[in-house]
Amino acid sequence: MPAHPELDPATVAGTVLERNTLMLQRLTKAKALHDRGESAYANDFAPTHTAVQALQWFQAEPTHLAPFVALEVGKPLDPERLPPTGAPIVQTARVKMAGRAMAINVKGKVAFVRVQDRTAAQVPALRKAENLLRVACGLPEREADTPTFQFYFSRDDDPETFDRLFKPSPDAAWEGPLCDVGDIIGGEGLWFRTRTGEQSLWLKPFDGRPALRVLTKSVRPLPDKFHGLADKETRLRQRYVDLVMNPEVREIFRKRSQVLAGVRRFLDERGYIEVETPMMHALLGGAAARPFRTHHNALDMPLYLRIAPELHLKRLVVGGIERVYEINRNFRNEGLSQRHNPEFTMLEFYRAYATFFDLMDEVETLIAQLAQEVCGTTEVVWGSDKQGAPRQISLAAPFARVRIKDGLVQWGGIAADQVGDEGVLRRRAAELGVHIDAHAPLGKVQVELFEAVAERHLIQPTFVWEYPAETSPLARRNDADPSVVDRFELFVGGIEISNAFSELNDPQDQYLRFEHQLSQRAKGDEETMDLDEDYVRALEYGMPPAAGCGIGIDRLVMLLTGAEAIREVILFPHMRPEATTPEVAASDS
RNA sequence: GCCCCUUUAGCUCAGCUGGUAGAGCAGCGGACUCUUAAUCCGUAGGUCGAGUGUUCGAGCCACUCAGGGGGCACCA
Repeated sequence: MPAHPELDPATVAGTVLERNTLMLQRLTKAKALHDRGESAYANDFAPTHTAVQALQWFQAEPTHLAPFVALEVGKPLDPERLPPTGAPIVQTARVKMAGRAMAINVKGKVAFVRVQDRTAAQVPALRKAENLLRVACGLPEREADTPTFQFYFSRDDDPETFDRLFKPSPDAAWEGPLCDVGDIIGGEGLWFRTRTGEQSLWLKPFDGRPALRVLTKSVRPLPDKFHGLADKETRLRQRYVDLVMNPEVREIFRKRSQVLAGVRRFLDERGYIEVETPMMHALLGGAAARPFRTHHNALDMPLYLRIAPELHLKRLVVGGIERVYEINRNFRNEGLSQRHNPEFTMLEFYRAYATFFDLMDEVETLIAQLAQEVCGTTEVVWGSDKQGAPRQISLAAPFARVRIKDGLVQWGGIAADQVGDEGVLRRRAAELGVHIDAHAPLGKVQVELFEAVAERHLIQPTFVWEYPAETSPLARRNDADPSVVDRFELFVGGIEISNAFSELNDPQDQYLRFEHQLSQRAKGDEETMDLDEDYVRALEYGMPPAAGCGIGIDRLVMLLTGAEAIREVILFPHMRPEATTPEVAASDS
């Protein structure tokens, strides 16, 4: 066996890898395992069952609900080893289970180890389900919150392994307790239920194999098992620790995965094709936002990380992909908040021969269906009202539909015949302390005032529509009123989830609107689009009438998981770089 | 970019009006053959985010910087 590799403490001093006393102890234990010829990083153990599978087995048979003693299938009863409890004996099969040791409780010559595996997040629900059964059978309810499964290890069954892993022995260096909380362990044995009723794996040495093995030595101690990981910074910077300590966080990301799968299934079934368009753009377009800039060395040209995929997707509609979608990241160089991350995941889909009204129907169907799939209901709880009471949101279709102008009247205190009077709107904004840029055109004034007065009322899902043309350079004008465009935004819980419109496919109008953007930029607007001549050329070939929609996936996942901050639904949210030493921090400035 | 709060042992947190560092858990040693935040006894563990200043004396006061949180601005 090759020598156990060891880092020179001097090379890691002053870095995050610097060793404290606890880590040095564990590193010594890892070396002790190695010196015994057992790898501290073994990969030759294949578990046969998960915690959830184990609990399902216990639940399946009424005789497994009360304490019982295990006897291996096919083995004769050993009268010498009968349990003193008088508990019934059940024949069970050999099982191998593995996971992370989350608590070790050595009590004399028995040890209990709580193990957490990949199914941890589903374990409490299963325990609760069992409690219903127990009540029906007249048995007492059991604690259901723990996400772990228990290993039971009696010294009598394998004294050598027991002592090595759990018993101190001052004679030899680290022949003592080699197993720590945090280690990845694998155990083999029989399922049984302890005298106190806990579902457990009774560890046994089969065919000369040790009953329990340390598969991966954890040399860095986990947070306090009772208080857990409370520090928000560590939770987000070291998401791996967060996921270990908080299985419910894993559940959020399992649901996120379900949302993405559900969206794809929904669109695929309707004949949409998923595509991937460039993330690096030479021109800025598709949304109004400040970009991240980068540089291509070989071509010596500036590039932007995309702020939206819209213009590329509509080129594909021109090319005949009449139903098309993309789920991917957008990048916007803006502040961080509870609702904003610089990179976020956006679904955009485009459908030829459809209007924005058709997309309202499609979006409400999609969201209601996702809620049903992911939450099992369309009635979700998200955020809280002013009194702090949880807010009920119904995602059942159909959703409410409100015009911008109606909102100004209903919530803004504007008379119905004055919603087009810029002076009135600006005075009202000033009264409310809402800042609106002095150069903003009427349409922008209407939208800004609307958002200031109405958004907080849009708790239940609401499509807001009849947006003014000035703020929507890519949307189709309304046939009856050319001052507005056929566009909606969907608000839920007071935040914007979706933005959609009937697409502008008149190349002349599109060119003029791009030119208008350039004139706005000349006036100092920092969030204008570039004039994309190739996109206008594409429209000149003819884009079928179409409507397109964008949905913020992160925010949708927030709604469906109850998360109130976008960081909770992004595995690695953007943070400042970690300053490990004062020197590093100083050299950055 | 602005304002407020925050940073103490591996983790969670105390620390009074400025007087020289505390607890629980984890660790290490001991007892314990059905525990589940096990219990009991013993023991060890600290550059109080970094720096400067005030002071006889700073975890505590002042200033600067950094990280984190919240809010504002920005984000159609």
